[in-house]
Amino acid sequence: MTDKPHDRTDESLIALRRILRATELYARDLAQAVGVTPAQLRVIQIVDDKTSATPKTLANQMRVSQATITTLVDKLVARGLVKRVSSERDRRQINVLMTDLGHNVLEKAPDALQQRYVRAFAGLADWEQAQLVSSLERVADMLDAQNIDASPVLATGELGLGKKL
Amino acid sequence: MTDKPHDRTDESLIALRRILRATELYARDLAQAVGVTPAQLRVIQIVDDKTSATPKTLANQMRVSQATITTLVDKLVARGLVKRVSSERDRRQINVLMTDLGHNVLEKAPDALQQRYVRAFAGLADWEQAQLVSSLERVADMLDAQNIDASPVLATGELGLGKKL
DNA sequence: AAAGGTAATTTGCATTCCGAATTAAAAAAT
DNA sequence: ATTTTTTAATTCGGAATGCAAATTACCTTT
Repeated sequence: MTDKPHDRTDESLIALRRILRATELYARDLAQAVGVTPAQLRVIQIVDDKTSATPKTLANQMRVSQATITTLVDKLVARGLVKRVSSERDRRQINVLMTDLGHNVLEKAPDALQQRYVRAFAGLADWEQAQLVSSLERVADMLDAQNIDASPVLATGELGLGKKL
Repeated sequence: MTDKPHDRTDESLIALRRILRATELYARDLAQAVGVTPAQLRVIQIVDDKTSATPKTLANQMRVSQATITTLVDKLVARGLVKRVSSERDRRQINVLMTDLGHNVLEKAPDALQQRYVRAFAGLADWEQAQLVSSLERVADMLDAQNIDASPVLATGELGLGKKL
């Protein structure tokens, strides 16, 4: 630590990786608490957030293939957490909806990140919060910048196009 | 969006998730470029970083079981990227080392996060860098805080204890 | 020397993921 | 109107990740 200057770039990367790892671990714990796998949890979080989603949409948001979504939804259906309803307008489409059971399960286990993070964040002074947000957004912009094509959907939602460059 | 204040907590969470997602995608692309899977890439990154690592250490760092490490190392050995050398001091232990081929492969594809991030970071003003580091570290601390047991090793290394709470 | 602990592996199994082929339905083209 | 093309979802086969439990080999304690 004294021989190597350990510059700011390194420090920021280390912090970033700490964030990534912590988040990953939380996601795992949470999924386990809910009784589903992390991938399955992502599915029901998205479905719940949008009240309904097609496999196509889910595949885009999660950046996995439709085939993968099919198997994930299969499992969730088997567990009674979601149900499939075919669309009226376009009978090729299937809408995935939460069941009552699914809702209950999700409500008991709110978003891991939120849960832990929110409390700490709320305890910060106003100017600290502002600084944090601006820094995080700057980092996010920096990372996004170079792969516009791969930034279609995130967190809270909003479906992108998945355009190839 | 107007009815809900969309407070700073939300904004920071969204930015965080953007960071997480971007990173995940980079890791995937990078691994593919190197010709290994993401999990395999993590292994050789750690091994390369420390010049040698036991399966036990790897399991702790990656937070997976030793059994999983065994299969990952098997694949990497099969591809000629790493080799196993049993320890002299304790013959139960095995040291995983990079091969020359492994080094070459890794050198051609430096860390994804670095690659993209470093350039942008370097372009920031000094005070911006400082602020960013401090903000990131604060976030990391906030996330780590509540699960001390699960923050043994991160990014650049340093092995923790994995103590159960 | 016996008992207990530790490091790595093997075995068997579930999950996630994909590409390619398939089925069904809608849209476009002729 | 009918053929062709595209799109949505699924099925199939296969690879990778991951674990728990059992196993083997080797320390460490007693």
